Amino acid sequence: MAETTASSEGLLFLTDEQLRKGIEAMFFAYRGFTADPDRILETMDYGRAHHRAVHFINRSPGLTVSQLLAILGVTKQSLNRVLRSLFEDGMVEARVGRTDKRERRLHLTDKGRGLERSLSDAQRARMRAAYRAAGPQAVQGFRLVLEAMMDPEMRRQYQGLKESDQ
Amino acid sequence: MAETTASSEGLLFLTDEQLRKGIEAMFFAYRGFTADPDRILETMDYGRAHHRAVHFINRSPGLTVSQLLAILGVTKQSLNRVLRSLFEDGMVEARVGRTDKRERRLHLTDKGRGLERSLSDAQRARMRAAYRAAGPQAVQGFRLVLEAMMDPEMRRQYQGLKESDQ
DNA sequence: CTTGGAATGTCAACAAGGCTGACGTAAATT
DNA sequence: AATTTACGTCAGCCTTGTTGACATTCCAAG
Repeated sequence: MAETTASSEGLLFLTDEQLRKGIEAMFFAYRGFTADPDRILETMDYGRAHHRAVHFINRSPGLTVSQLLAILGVTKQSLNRVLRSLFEDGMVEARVGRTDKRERRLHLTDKGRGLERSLSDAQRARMRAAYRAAGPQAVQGFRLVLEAMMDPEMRRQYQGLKESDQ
Repeated sequence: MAETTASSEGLLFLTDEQLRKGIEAMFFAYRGFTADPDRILETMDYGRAHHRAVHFINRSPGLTVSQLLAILGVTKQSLNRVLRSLFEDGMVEARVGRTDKRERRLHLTDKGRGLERSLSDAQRARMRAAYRAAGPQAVQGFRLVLEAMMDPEMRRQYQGLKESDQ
């Protein structure tokens, strides 16, 4: 199972056609990936940007605005618009940093956790179905390829999250 | 290697934490996935929407506007804005359908093929590096999970392309 | 203690790229 | 002849991204 003749079949997975299929798979799969939460979001007045913010605040409670900025890779003006509406709706609250009072530590409220849960339930359901259909071996490969595809900075963010929250 | 005790470890890859990591991997990887072509596109006056159009026209030369519409999943008004600029810049040309003269069959010009190549070279380079780093076994898993994640309609599009062009 | 810089918010203006709705035209179909 | 299909287009709206400029608060270093 692990033994493929490296000489004959070894590089066939690197043909342009194989790569192209991978590119298209990413494109179509990402559409599915966002479809379920998108449907929920549009019933409220929210978009994907809100989802991302809520996701990462839930993931790392107490993170600062600039940390979130770095994760999301957008400008502060853009993020601020999103955060403002989340504050107004009572989804997120900002607590002044204890040591550094300039910082605003972001936390979900109960209501915000409710939103996060409904969004991530929907997204996880699809992910779970896909994982189950593909099997554990495939899932490992999936993660490996995705990690290799990230920019180094993003990979650090990704792996940082891995450690911080378990 | 293929033998895991299905009772004890068999479902550990379906925990919420594992699913969450998969979700974040998709998010961060997609950023990397689009980063290289995005850099090229912004030097011209193009965006991702142009890239997608050019990609699929190259992939299936002679496809009609409505076929492209179905693949991209956007409105005709939105696609038209993009196509118009590609026509004006001489990247894409539309040929009236032979059997059905209402159809406009889309083709890349030489110039358009040049653009497509530069974009897909950049994107494939990253994909190739990721594939190589992860190995053929992982690539197979990657593709399996992504396919399972697609909406059924999208999967049909994806697999339709698979056959049409080899 | 002052000063520079970091963390944050905010206002204004703009662009890409989605969307809906409405309307027009030519060609195919019934 | 009437209807449907494929496509284009005008107008207007929204989200989410961008730049630039400016204010505040506070930490840290000289």
